[in-house]
Amino acid sequence: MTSSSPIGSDKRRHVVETAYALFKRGGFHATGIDRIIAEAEVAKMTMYRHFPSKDDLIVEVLDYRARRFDRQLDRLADAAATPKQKIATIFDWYGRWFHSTDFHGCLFAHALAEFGNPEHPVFKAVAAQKNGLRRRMQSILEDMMPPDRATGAAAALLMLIEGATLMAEMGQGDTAIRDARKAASSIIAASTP
Amino acid sequence: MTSSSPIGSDKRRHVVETAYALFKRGGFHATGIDRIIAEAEVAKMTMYRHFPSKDDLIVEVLDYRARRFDRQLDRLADAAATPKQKIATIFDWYGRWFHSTDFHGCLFAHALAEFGNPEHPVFKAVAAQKNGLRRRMQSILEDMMPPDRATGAAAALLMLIEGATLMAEMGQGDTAIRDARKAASSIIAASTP
DNA sequence: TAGGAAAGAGACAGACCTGTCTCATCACCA
DNA sequence: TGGTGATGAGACAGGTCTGTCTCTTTCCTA
Repeated sequence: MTSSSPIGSDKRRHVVETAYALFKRGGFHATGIDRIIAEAEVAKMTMYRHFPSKDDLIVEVLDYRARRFDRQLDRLADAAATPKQKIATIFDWYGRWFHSTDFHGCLFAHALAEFGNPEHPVFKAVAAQKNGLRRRMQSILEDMMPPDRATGAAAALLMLIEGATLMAEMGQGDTAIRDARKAASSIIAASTP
Repeated sequence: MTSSSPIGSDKRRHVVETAYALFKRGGFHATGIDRIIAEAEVAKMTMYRHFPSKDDLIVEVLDYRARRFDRQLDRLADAAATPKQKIATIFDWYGRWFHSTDFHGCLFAHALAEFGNPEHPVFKAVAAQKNGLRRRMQSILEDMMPPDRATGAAAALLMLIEGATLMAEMGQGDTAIRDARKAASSIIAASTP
């Protein structure tokens, strides 16, 4: 079996992580397979044995990133007491992310830009991640406001976050996260009975 | 001279418009020069005489799009009476855009995804467009609220709009523009004395 | 009507792309 | 110790990419 071999799994994971770093910096189409295997110090056939095509690798990279993101937000939410604090930890996460070295914007948004066809697996992976984040915020907001209001508020918060990420990509992350936080407060206040 | 010849100008504009349509659908790296000149029914040398490189063409396409966008918003703003109505016309424009056939998301956001280097001319063209829209909204908001509040509110509105555009790209344009509008009202209400 | 600029047509170079194939090597396990 | 599966290394095919070059044709204008 493939997944039972620890060496095989390590290689696979290493390729995914290397590809992630390269896609993040250079984009998907502009980053070639040759570049990825050179950086990962892996033979081309090793890569193609794990991933039948470049598109499969891209989807795997996105899934890998989405899982890591969810795990981090889960942990932050567990440490927060109130719904308001849980929402705040999400904005905290983004604020820290914007400051991190090697921040290059949202990989999912970039993937959407390069793979706009709704039938493409990459497109579906992006939609899944964004809807997941929206659902996460919606379920938190439902503890603070009526469900029908939570739906709209969660959508608004997601839009703010996505917009803030775009601003951060242009070097305006500090003011963006601050203004987004303030706006989120106004939106939540307006929906809280 | 180049610009004095009506035919020369027409060809140039035709290439830009064709490239715009193709970049919008297929992305920048994935759309080749050969494809553009075939679609525009123009000789390769004609294109390269007008645009020294593909990057130059991309910048020209972005500028062309930005100018058209500004012209349309100018006209809508002129027809609106109050600041609140002027802001509403911007959301109106986006709502209509989301419904338009051949909507493929924001070309500038896509360009940012593919050209993340801040020194690159494409990056600068994107930043110019986004800052232009932010300034436009800020100057409108300054007629409704103190200047320091208008700055943050304009940034928040821009983020909502960018986020809504992303959602529209994933087929959720209707609810996105509705929720964004509601959120914008809350933000403005919270900043209005 | 003659001169000159713009455009068409297509070959071409050189690089890069994805994906396939072969053969040698290594590690582990029965 | 022999077998088995994962990997390494790199050639290779077939296509596409950007950008250059040459030669011909068209069209406008002085």
